Formats: sequence, structure tokens, C-alpha cells
Amino acid sequence: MPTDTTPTGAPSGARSLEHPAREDIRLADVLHALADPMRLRIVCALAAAEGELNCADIELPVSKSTCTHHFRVLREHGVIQQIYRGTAKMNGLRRADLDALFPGLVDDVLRAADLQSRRLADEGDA
Amino acid sequence: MPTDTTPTGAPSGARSLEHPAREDIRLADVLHALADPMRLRIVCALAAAEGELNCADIELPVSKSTCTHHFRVLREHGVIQQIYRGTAKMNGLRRADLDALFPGLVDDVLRAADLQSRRLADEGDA
DNA sequence: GCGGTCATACGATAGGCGTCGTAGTACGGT
DNA sequence: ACCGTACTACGACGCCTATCGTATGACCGC
Repeated sequence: MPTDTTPTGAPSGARSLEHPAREDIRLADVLHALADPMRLRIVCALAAAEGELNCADIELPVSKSTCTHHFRVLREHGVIQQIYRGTAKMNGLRRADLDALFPGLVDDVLRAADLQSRRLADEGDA
Repeated sequence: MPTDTTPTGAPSGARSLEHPAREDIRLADVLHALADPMRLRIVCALAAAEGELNCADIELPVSKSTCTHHFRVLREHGVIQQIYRGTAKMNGLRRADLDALFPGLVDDVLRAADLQSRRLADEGDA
């Protein structure tokens, strides 16, 4: 409703996202973030892409709002980093930070997720 | 109220606990079980003991009921196994199953938990 | 048998979380 | 300048969960 779109001196062009510092990342938080199937899928996709991925590039069987929610959880728990690139928001795994804090954990989780999906697929096809 | 303590043919001496089969253990469930600080503590203690531990041998800053609850969550998600030994209930990590399903994961989580606790302790003492 | 101890079950409570829809905001292209 | 697109914010709903206290059941030693 306000006629001006720049209220109270807020920088309109600087859409910045809050990320926890490396030392503030907690194991329980990371595990919690990874414990949701949707988020696990996101993380796997991100790891497979090895680079930046648009939010919409990851197809999920949930609504847009829910998708945003999951991305935020991952970001606030230190699992991913997000930056704005034009209208899109690019996402990337914080591998360096996670590997430094919890060596090998991310790799093992990703491998475990892959193993399990294959196992379940085999069961289904058999 | 019933005068007999063996109602409807239920085996009174066979207090058996339900455990998921190895192939029914899901990664998301395990991560979820591990994502709670209390449960993480329990698992660490169990791993450190390398054997069986009485429920009461693990000191937790929660009530007895809550403790039982956490143990049950761990058991139902396939992280630990529990057997009755007299009045006590012995708990043990299901390392073989977990390592077979998710190689290296448990070790890394335990190592990560240890690393983090040291890191936090250092911060506190400094 | 009796009582003590360990653990459970059950109910209650408060908070968190996953999900959605709608309305709103930022940016890029025409 | 306008519109469409991409994402967000907010409120709502229902479910799950972490916590507790109390009452109950199972076992062991006497």
C-alpha cells in the first residue's frame, strides 16, 4: 500500500539470505535437516549437480510453498547456501564447511541414500 | 483386578520387543532417530560401551518416561536392539545391520559428534 | 508370598513441523 | 511502463513428538 517501494532505507536490490557461520552448524541440526525425504532428495540432486541449481530445477511432489520451506530449513541449518541470481535463486551444497566439520558424513549419507534407493527399486522390480 | 496374572494366554515370561528387520530400516528414519540430542547421546554412550548397557546406566537430564520413549524410538527405527535380562533391559547398537545398509555412516556420525563436543568444550573453556 | 526395583503404559500438554493456499514482492523482458 | 515469472511471507490445519507424572506390570531376593 505505501506508494514508495523502498521503506525505511532497506536496500531493495540487496536480497541477501542469512546463513549460519561454519562454527555455528550443529550436527543434530544437519541430521534433522537430512532426515526428511524431501530434503534428502534435494540434497542428493544438489550433490549430483555439483554446481548451482535453480529452486525450480528440482522436481518435488509438493507445492511451491513447501518447497521454499524445505530449502529454507536446509539453508538455516547450514546444509546449503543460496544466492539470488536475477529472479532465480541458486542453491548449492556447503560441502567444504560440512566436510570440515563432519568429515565423511555427507559423502556417506549420499552414498547411503543412493544404495537405499537402488535397493528399494530392486525390490519393486523383482 | 483379575486373580490370575496370565490373561488370555499371553506369555507372561516372554517379554519380547519388536525390532524392524534389517531390510526395513530406512535412512530417513535412522537420521531422524539420530537427529535428537538426547538420542545422539544415548547412541554415543552405547557405542563407547561397545557392549550391552542397562537403560539406567546412561544418565540423561530427562525423566524416566522420556528416557524410555527415546529408547523405543531408537529401537523402532532400527538403531538399537533391546533385550530383557531379568528386570533390566540391555541395549546395544545394531552396528552390523547399520554398517551393512549404510557403510561408514554410523562411524562418521559418532566421530562427528565427538569432534563437535570437543569443539564446543574448547569454546567454552577458552 | 512380599516388597523393592526397573522399566512400561497411558494420558496430558505444549511446541514443532510438513503441508497447503493466497497474497505479495523482486527482477527481467517486451 | 507493463506483464509474466520466480520466489517469499503469512496464516491455517493436522500430525507428530518431546516432555512429564502417575499408575501398572515384570522380575529378583528375602
